[in-house]
Amino acid sequence: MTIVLDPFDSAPERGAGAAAHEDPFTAGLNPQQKEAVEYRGESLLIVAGAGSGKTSVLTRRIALLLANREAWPSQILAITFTNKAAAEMRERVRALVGNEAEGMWISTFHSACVRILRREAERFGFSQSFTIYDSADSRALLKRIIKEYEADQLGLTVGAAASKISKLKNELQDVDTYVRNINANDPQEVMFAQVFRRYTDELRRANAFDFDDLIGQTVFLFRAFPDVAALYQRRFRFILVDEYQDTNHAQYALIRELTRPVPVERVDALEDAGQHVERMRERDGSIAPASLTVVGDSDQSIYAFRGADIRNIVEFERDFPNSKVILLEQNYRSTQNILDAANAVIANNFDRQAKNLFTDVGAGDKIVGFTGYTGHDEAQFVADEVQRLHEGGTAYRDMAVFYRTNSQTRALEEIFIRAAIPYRVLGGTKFYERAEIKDAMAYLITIANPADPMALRRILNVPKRGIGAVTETTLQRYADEHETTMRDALRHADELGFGPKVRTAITSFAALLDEVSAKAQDQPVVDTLTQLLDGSGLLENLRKSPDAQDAARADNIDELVAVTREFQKNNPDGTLSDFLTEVSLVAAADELDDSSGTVSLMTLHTAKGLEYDAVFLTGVEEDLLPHRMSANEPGGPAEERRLFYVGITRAKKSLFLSLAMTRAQFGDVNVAMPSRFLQEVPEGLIEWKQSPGMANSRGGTEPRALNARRGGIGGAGGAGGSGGGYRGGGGWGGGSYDRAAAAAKTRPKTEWANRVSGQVRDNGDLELVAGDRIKHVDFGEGTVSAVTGQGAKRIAEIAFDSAGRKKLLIKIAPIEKL
DNA sequence: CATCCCGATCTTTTT
DNA sequence: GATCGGGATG
Repeated sequence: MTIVLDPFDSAPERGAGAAAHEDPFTAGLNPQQKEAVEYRGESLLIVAGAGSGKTSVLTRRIALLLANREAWPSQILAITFTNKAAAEMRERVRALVGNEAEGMWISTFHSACVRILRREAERFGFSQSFTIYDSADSRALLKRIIKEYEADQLGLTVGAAASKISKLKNELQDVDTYVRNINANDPQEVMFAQVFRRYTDELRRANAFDFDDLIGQTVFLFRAFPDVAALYQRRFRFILVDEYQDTNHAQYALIRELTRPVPVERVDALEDAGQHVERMRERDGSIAPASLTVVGDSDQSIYAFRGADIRNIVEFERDFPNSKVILLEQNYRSTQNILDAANAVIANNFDRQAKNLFTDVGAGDKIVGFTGYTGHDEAQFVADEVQRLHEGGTAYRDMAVFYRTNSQTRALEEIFIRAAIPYRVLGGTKFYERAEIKDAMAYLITIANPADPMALRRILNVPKRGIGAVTETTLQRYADEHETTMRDALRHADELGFGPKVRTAITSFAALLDEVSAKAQDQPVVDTLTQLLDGSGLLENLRKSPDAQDAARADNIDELVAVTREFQKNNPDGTLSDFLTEVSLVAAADELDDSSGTVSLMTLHTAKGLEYDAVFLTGVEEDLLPHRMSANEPGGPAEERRLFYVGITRAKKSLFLSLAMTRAQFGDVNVAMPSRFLQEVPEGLIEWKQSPGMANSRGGTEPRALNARRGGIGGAGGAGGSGGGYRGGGGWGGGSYDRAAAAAKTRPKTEWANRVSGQVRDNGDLELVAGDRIKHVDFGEGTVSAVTGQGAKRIAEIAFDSAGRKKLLIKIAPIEKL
């Protein structure tokens, strides 16, 4: 991650030897892809349908620029959506052109902006060791402010304030402009403005940026300091942006700033400052704008909630005149059946540019549909199919399970553990969100950025050293009165009239921080962390705690130590700030480890850009996909459909669509209806292993129609569940919906034949051998056919009398020996 | 100052 | 069903 700024003194010669290098970079490409690699001009939009080989096009385009000496590596800025995608792209370019790839900026928007801000922060009142506040930090800060102002009295919640501020920042609205335009008669608006201003001030005082600031403040920097902007405008000659459909206004503005020409007088100033510009000048003495390439697909725009503006891609041609548009429609990922389903679904979004994905690999298998009775039942189906595919030769790592909300992982995890299927959940509750890890990180942040009170407050009394709320307030007051930091206030503990116990505690805490701070710059991050852990007793306290959970927490901290050690190995010159930046900016998809042999579980959002042989799209229900919350939002349903589309198009060979009739949410069980999106998949493409109608009929309740909608039109349906002809049914009236919901709540669950519960039991050291008869809570009786594995991981393969063959983790499966 | 227990409030998606 | 805040107790 070393940043090499401008290692090259002059611009390379252009256009030399294009012919000699052409072949390896366009070999095997279709005509459109080839054109996308070779086109040269001010701006290029590549509309790349799902699976159309855009990553390949992008990497070859970069490689060709380098190989032809059209650009030095340092002149290339490529923006990807995740750090992992960035690493992958770098690797692929390296494979094509070797060490030439060194020195390119390939990173996410956020990482690129942090790099720029760390270099330039001092120009506008921040220090280069600034902290990055994640959403949780922002909310914690807002909470304090709202409490202090009693803003909740006016109905302002932390969540509302956080999202409003985020929205404003994504629109590049600064506080002053915002305040000028508010309605002074609306007390709520005035209060919000006050909170917004205070939040901004607090961030500045803490020498911190929040996520949105990283982009917004970089734009601000470029606009306020044209000489700084000129530096980067001159430097980056080729800018490439992936997933352009998910850029927000601030990101768009950033690209705009970077692709402005440098006027003559700025070029002169750059020259005076020792920058080499001579060969870059145009006839009139200016420097031409950088060449811009963006890649995107408006059908895959799924981040509107985060400010992504689909217009950025739709209006690209208007924004960047003289631009060229190239359409990539041939799909190299999925079978035609999967593509037909995807095309049919997305066609329901009006107001889009028509696009039709096609392939020449053939129809492939049908999509498999399944309706479970419960979320656990659905999970069991997924587990069974995973096991079946695995036995058929598909590696676990080539399978993925998608869902709309993170809470859906629970049922899946319970069943996967029981079935002894190796899996990994991406995103969700992340390692760095664990309390003990945040504590340890807060120690590091306090060292890196002494001005940050959030981090300091967090560790003030962790581990317990007798510094409570009262002491904290006193310290805070001292800091405010003396216009200094809380960290500095610690050093004046003896002036504040604390008791001897508290005073000693503060003094030795302050001494530890100061002592480690003094050497932190000249030692690896591991050492800094270890000194803090040892000095504070944080780790030791957890170790000697009788609570079993604390032992696990201590292990997590050990893992953090290992992470810092690994960081130092990969970045020998990495500073503490570099480490903290890296940690702040990890994305869910970055956690993917291709070498691990596990099934991947993730949200549909995280799935963007990935592909798997087999994909399970779960929870395809009304109010979940499309999500209930999206209904009121403008463009919400269309975006949910794109999400479904993204999910479908991740599948290479097998696609499974599943849903449940009831789903546990907020503690109790609710009736779930099949998603409207299911109707949009052409009938002939899905083969239902258990259709919504069948699932219903077995339970002996009323016919249940796929196109049923709450309060929808349509009379009573005719089709029973017998033949699986779910499509025959009409909709449920509003009345029958309520009746069914009530029925589902009162009816004993045992009526449902195939019900699978999430029940777990501790069987201790239950011994099983082949031939034993057992009884399972959900699957009934069966015979053990084999036992494999060791200790707590012993797995029994059981042939059930009616539920088929399954593998179960003996220790926790709800079974008993007969 | 710490700890424990109860009730309220949630959950969409994320850099 | 989990987390968080408030209030009472040690």
